[in-house]
Amino acid sequence: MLGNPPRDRKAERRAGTRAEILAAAWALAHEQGLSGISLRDLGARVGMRAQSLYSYFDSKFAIYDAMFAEGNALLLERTSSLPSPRDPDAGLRAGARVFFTFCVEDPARYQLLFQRTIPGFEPSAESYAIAGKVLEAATARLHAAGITTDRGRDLWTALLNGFADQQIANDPGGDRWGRLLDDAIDMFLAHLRGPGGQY
Amino acid sequence: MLGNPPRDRKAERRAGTRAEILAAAWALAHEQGLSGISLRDLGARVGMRAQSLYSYFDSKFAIYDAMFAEGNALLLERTSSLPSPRDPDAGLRAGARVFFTFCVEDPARYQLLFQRTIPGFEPSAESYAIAGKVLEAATARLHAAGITTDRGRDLWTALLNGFADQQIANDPGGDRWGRLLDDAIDMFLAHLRGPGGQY
DNA sequence: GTCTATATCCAGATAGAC
DNA sequence: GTCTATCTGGATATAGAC
Repeated sequence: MLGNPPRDRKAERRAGTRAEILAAAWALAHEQGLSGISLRDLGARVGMRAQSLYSYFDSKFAIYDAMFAEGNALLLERTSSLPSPRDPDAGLRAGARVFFTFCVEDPARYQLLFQRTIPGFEPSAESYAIAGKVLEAATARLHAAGITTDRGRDLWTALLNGFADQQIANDPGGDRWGRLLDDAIDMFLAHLRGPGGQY
Repeated sequence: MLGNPPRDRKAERRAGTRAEILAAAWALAHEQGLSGISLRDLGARVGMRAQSLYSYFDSKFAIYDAMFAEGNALLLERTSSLPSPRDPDAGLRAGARVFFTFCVEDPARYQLLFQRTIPGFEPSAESYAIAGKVLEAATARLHAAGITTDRGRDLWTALLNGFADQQIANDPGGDRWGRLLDDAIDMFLAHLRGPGGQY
């Protein structure tokens, strides 16, 4: 087949190594905490000296930034691959459950994406854009369920965030808040559709 | 007046210096972030070399621990000095507002007390006991309002925590979630007292 | 692309003189 | 109780040989 795009083996190998470095960085974050990642250790994981990592990433923050983008891309993929059910409430519930599970299954990732406690680190505009799409998707599910105000969205995010936070902080590995989530969504929906609503 | 307890001037001065060090540590936390505190800088703030701080605290973590205790003690003081109103719902609301304000007014403190992202740091049992009393007081206010189940308490803490978290992360210095708090409490109370309740 | 070597700087903590 | 001096170890990052 003439006309096949030529494969750039060099670029492929480079991308592969970058992915390998990121995977090792996640593993380190799980074991030592997010701020416990050192370039020494990270290099050792992939069989390099710390200095050689600079061939793949410009700085340590660039690695955090790639992790931030990767995490958000995964969340976006999970939420957008959800089926669109007839019942918009069911869609809302499914999205909430996906988000909650995503947060709880990896506290280090949760810290990087949502708590942002690394001094000096700010995600790049490109990475941040992915996070924006995640929020867009959530807003769309809220709209489908008839919740269109800023107040409604802010209440929703506070609720979900609070659940994830408490589960991670006070019952890691457990289900103490997870099993209350559906009930909390009932509460939320009833309130927003109830009388005297300001929504 | 015979029988006055003798003042221990040495101990007083020591306690004063400890307090001064803690105040400087808070100031540094505000400026550089919680994990940005270094003993060098901290010593410089109080006119000492870093090494001299070891006369007052056993380690850097001991300083964090004292800050943790101090923060919780302040929160406990604020919540227990609230008047006990006739209306238990009003008490609940007042407690929530105090908590929310406390969190939002000092993000570094919020991080130390509630997010616990400093690698390796665990509060001592004594410090942790103060935090326990804060939770006890909140539980008592919930009981007074007729909410006695674990589920109710867990839903309450998730809600409050989520509000504080969102306010700090997404609208620092603003009031975007603060002005929704009362409405959220309405939602919470209506749900817990509503029909088909599991509480 | 990876290495050695190095620069630069910082951290927390200890010993011992005064 | 504070100091000087020092220990030990860590960090991120750069230069240049191969």
